[in-house]
Amino acid sequence: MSGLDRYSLILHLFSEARPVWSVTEMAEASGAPQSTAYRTVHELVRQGFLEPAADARYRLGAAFLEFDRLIRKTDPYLAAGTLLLNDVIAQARVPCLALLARLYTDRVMCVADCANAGAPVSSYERGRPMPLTRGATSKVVLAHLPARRLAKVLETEAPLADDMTLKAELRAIRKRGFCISRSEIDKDRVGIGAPIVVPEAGIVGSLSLVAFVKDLDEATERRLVLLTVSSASLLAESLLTTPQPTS
Amino acid sequence: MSGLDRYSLILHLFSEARPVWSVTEMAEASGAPQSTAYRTVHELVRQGFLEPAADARYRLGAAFLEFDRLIRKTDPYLAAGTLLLNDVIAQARVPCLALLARLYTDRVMCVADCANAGAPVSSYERGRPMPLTRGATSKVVLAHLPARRLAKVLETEAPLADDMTLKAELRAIRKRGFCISRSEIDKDRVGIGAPIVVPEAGIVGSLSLVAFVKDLDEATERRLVLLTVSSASLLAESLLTTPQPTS
DNA sequence: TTGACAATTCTCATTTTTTGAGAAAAGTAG
DNA sequence: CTACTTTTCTCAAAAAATGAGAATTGTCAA
Repeated sequence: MSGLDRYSLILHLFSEARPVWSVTEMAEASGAPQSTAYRTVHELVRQGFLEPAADARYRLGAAFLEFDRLIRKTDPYLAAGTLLLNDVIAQARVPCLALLARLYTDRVMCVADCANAGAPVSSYERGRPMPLTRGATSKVVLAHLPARRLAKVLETEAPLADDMTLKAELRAIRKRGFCISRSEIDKDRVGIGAPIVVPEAGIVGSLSLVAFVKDLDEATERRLVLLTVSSASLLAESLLTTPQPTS
Repeated sequence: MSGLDRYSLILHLFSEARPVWSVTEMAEASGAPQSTAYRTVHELVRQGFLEPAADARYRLGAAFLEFDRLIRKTDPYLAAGTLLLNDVIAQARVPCLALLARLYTDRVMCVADCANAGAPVSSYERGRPMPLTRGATSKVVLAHLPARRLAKVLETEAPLADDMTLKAELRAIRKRGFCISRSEIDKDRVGIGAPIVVPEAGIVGSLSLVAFVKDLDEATERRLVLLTVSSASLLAESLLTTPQPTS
């Protein structure tokens, strides 16, 4: 094992199911001897990536809160997007969840979320990677990727059942300018996604709404599509005029 | 340079003032040659700690969002505390900001924040380290630290003007069970802090309110102190009864 | 206090990785 | 295609990680 991987391996042991680890457990799980594990953990603690918890165990440390805050504070996409999500759910006038997502190397990641009263409970929230090829949020992102980049992103995915179907679907989405998915991830939910593409800022992302099928008659759906699409392009434009140096 | 420090050094170049860096800039700033810098950045990108941005520059990556989410999801202190903060500001009935903080090794860090309408604008928010020896939030934490741990924490601080004064103050706070600070960090603000101490979970933290001096007559202040103290002990108790294995 | 007992750090010869200058390659814009 | 920038690659020398066990520190209960 070498370089960063050594540390990354340890950090990735921590999960929802198992958020605290003793050094002995980490040593076993990572296949390293105790003394090495102690040394590695010590370094991670010194840098704030791990933190001693009770009973000689460790949990993830404060460094992640700090870096996360830094991202929240410095990313114009996030700053503008977070404000926008509030407006969007206020104007939706049906129970729904608004998500801001973005392509990070090879995954579509949710970077902000906002819900109004009665919104569908969802596991999608800031910091969750989205399924790459399912749901409006992701598809609308894939649809607006240059061919070369798309191919690279899809490499990481398990070979697709029908690559051509997806390609055609993405072409259709690009043409229409938005994507609607029905019960594609969660049953009885509709996802409406619109692209946010700002090459100048190196950003390809999406803004999407998740609502209940039962709340959407045809007129409402049309209204929400319009809301989503116009909000997304509003955000894209505002990023163009934002004084960059930044992400 | 060795081990984690090499990576940590690069990551800590990223700041509010300068959130994107080219490899050449990182090389210069860290004193490493280009080829080394490229290698290091490559590793950080591979693990998601950095992310290519426009113009051959880099920004902080998605890994921080993911680990931050993991912490939010798995830390019972945070989970219970975040809910509680909502109740607290609702019951405050004056414009104010509620903060949940915790001692992380050698810093008091804000881990959750919640504001009601008209609340003081503050730079304190999730992910911000608090000044160690000023303000109710921090003092109330220090006051409830075992002597040995306190000494260790204060080591990192620049030598204090008057160590004895602080010690006496902390003794007084411990006796009273809460701390009020007036215009100690921001002018015309009052901070009210109450300790949250759960040795079984390895947690020493605080719950605090920040309000405007002008909004607080004597009765209101007494009410808010009571609210803060009782909410804090409620949280401490709920953590005792929570099924641990966790932080 | 004192004595278990567990957790953590230290030591050091050996093995493995990192380093860095320059060359080569890949990517981009004109 | 061409010039340019960015990025990766190469390899011998230098530096750091490794790991078994010893030494130390910390904890808790009598």
